[in-house]
Amino acid sequence: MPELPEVETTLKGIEPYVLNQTIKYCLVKQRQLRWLVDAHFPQKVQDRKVCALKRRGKYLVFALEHGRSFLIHLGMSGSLRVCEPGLGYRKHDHVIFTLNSNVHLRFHDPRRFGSVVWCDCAVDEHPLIRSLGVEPLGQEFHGEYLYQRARRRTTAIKNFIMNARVVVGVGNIYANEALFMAGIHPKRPANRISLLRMSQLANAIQIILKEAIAEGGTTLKDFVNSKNEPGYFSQKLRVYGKAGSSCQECGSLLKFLCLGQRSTVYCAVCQT
DNA sequence: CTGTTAACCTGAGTGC
DNA sequence: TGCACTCAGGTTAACA
Repeated sequence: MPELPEVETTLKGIEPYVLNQTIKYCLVKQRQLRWLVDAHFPQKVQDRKVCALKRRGKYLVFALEHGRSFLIHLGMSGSLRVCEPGLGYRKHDHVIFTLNSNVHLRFHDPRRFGSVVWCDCAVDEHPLIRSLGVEPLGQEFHGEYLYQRARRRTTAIKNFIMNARVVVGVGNIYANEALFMAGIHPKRPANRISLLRMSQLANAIQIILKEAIAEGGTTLKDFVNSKNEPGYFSQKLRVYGKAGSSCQECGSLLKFLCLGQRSTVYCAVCQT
């Protein structure tokens, strides 16, 4: 579920409950996530106050007192919920934080592609963070940046913009949507796109992501308390999951292909 | 260095 | 009901 807008929605949802709270207790029910959870993770976070909550790419960064921090990544199926301690655990509640305010923050992740990682160094130096590319909504992300990074890169543009070493946070749904908006064929080699079209692509990525954030993401509108209510952006999808139906611009049938093992939908007329 | 593929997991949905 | 199969929002390691 989580691409950048979903992670941002999660952050905003849990922030009021987590910020400036001390972690009273931490319970790890399942260590085997994407990375094995540090055996001493609970004692490392215990009695530490959460001073700041940030996002870097799709990682949530919990900054603690004394310059320490930990990371949570939601993977494909992860979510974070705030609830009363008395509420029964669900099957895939893997890590539970009891806060000073006596509420629970629970990390739930059926597929266990997510991660909960203690960070022993400065966050920016951490191996999972160090080599990440620019933030798509930041100042450094623009057509010129994409164009320069794409020199001598023959890989398909869709793979290129989904590469977190280039730009973070662009997952499969929004890559499909942005390429449609920019009128670029997903398989076009990255080094065969003009500066002008790269600028259109950078703009499209920013527009799509901002729109999705404003709508609370595509999935799970309310990450904090709830039920799996769809984010309203799902109603605005133009191509993702719509192979075989007609293009809203030209009416021809949207096509499907597999690119980098990910489903790809595009309009063969509008996208070249 | 670049590019591609397999792998990590569970659950929902489909067809027989 | 049950079984076999496909697919799903991510990322890295290991290869050529």
